[in-house]
Amino acid sequence: MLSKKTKYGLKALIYIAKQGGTAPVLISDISEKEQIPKKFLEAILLDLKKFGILGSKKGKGGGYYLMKDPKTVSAATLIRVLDGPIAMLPCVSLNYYEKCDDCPHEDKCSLHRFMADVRDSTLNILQQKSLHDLTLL
Amino acid sequence: MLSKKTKYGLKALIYIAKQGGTAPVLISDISEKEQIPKKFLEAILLDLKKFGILGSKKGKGGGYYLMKDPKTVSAATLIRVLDGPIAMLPCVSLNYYEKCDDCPHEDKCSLHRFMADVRDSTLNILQQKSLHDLTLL
DNA sequence: TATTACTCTATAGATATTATAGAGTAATAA
DNA sequence: TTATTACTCTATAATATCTATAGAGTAATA
Repeated sequence: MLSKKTKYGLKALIYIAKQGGTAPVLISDISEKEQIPKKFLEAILLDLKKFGILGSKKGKGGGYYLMKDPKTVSAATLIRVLDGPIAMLPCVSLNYYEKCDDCPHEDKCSLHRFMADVRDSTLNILQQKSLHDLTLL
Repeated sequence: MLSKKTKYGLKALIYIAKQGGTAPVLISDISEKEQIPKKFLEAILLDLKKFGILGSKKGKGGGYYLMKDPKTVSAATLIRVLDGPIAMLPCVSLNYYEKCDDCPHEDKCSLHRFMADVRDSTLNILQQKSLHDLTLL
């Protein structure tokens, strides 16, 4: 299951993308419309900025805006940034790989091979959809 | 990501299934061969028994054995029992559904519809593979 | 220069995860 | 019958993660 942070983050991104323009969107605006605790949202947006997905502008007329064309940002990227690994096991994660302590030969581990298939199938759909697609759904 | 409990549980089930026969398998045997903390494993197997997947026999010559034909138990079922929901959001879970507090109309929620697609795709592969298939991989 | 709005650090309650200890009970085989 | 084996149950606890809030600070703008 995705964390609430991830769910909030995705909803916020979709909200910002739906505003379409380059005009900054207020945290408090997103917070109210999407029912997200404001302080929690601040932390999440800050995170998204750190990863180069959002930009911000301070002062009157400020807020958060997209740094990239929503058509070029995949759901997979967003979930990785917000939630972490997409794979079900560390030993089949492409971006957060970790070897199992046990399991000397990954190639001979039934679970490893199966979970690699699951990962590919999940990734397939998560990479196809862009942030822009999500605003249309 | 799957919890260690789930990973351990799956490994134990595959181990038991690989023994093939109806002869009970010792906890300590599984624990050693699969490098799973014994006490933790006990709790997991007890859980699997509660859900009717495993049976047990006490006393000398006892241990755990499969209650079902491994060809009839899907990976989806096992992950649900061990780990919980397969869906990424409660509002798209078939077995553990929960309505979002916010979000008055699920049909109009972009995230809801997208995550339903992801769920179907994941479920598709998890339901195809049986415990028996996992022993062959 | 007042106001707005993002930034940063600290904190904390709740929950879940992982793991261990030990007493208890049931079944078996000799 | 009895010793042994092996599962059963309850309690405990150290971590870790998640979720959320508070408040002081800083930068930009009108």
